[in-house]
Amino acid sequence: MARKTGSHSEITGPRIRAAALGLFARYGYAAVSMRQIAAEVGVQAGALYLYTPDKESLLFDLLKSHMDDLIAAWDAEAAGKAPIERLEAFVRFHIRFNLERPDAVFLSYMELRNLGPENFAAIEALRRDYEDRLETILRAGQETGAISAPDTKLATLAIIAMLTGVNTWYREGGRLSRDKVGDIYWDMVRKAVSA
Amino acid sequence: MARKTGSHSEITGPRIRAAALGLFARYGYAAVSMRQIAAEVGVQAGALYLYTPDKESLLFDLLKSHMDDLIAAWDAEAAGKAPIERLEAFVRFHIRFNLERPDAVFLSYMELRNLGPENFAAIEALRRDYEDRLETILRAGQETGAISAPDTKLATLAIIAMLTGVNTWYREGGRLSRDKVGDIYWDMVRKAVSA
DNA sequence: GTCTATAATCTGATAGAC
DNA sequence: GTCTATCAGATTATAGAC
Repeated sequence: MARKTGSHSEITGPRIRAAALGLFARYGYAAVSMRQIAAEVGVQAGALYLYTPDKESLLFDLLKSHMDDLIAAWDAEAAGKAPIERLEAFVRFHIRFNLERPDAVFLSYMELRNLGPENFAAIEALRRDYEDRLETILRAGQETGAISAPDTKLATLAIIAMLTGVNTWYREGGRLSRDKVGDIYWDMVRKAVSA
Repeated sequence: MARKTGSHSEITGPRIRAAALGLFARYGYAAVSMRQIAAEVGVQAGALYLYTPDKESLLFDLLKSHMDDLIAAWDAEAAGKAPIERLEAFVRFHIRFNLERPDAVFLSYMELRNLGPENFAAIEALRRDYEDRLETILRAGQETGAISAPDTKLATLAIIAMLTGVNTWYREGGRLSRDKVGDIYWDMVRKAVSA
């Protein structure tokens, strides 16, 4: 039977991160107290410090994991694709991946300012890594003549901003399925950088 | 000569709003204390409550003013334009207007969750009003055949997300002038919804 | 209109019992 | 590994002097 106290290190750690992710996304990092996180997990505040040295490290772990997952998932997806197919794959991947983890995406855009300089730089570097993957696709397409963009760096940022924007309005069970949203955005992106 | 105390209601109010805008944008609404705002203005914390009933109202005033300014400025700009010119005008206007007030734009996207339900609904209604102005342009263009979008509502949201994204990377004195950024984004938007 | 002082509460983090 | 108790300081907002 369930014990009130005991050893749960393998499940408490993930539960703390899950609770922090949800609370930070809903109320904002600064507005959420360690006591609130502890209450959601069902432990006392002091117990959190067995799993994280401080509150900022908890935020950093969430943001770092998200960026690592994002890049690894895209690299796995791109590996099987011919270069010519990669732009469409990127559009559909980015929308799908982000819609599956709205809290983490929200945090990654909103709470960077709560990181210290080194942690901030680490996340920014990962974000640039991801952006570079899209820019590489656009440059390659421009060399074959399939793509025409007046500025590949700006096109990269414009496309990512446009795709990430889906998270601000998409609601499950709404007018459009995720696949249909992918179709519509792919149509707009394809035309935006067409030759 | 300057007095240490006295009557300054006409200048203290705007200075409080300006200080709050800058601090909220830099550190986040929840992370900024009324004492910090008061210190920046040069008054004591208690004096702030002569100008705002509470902290949330201060945030709401900033967001409401921004949305009112945005809509009024666009309506004034659109008034002199033929329908066929309005999409390009909108693209250039949105980029220019947002780059002129990055703090207010940042707040409008990041701190909505700190508003109570009624205040939140009021800002959301204004945001929809603004979006509707772009969607009206797209619909009109589609009727004349100048524009082709698979879904005008999604095209509206995609364009606004793409344009607002400029604020996240644009730096004064960088590689590109504001006008040049407007040129490049207009090229992409024009093609994205081209027939 | 601004000040000082204060109420009542919350904060992140630590120490030590079990 | 989790608990309780605690430190030292912060928080929003108000009361009343000037």
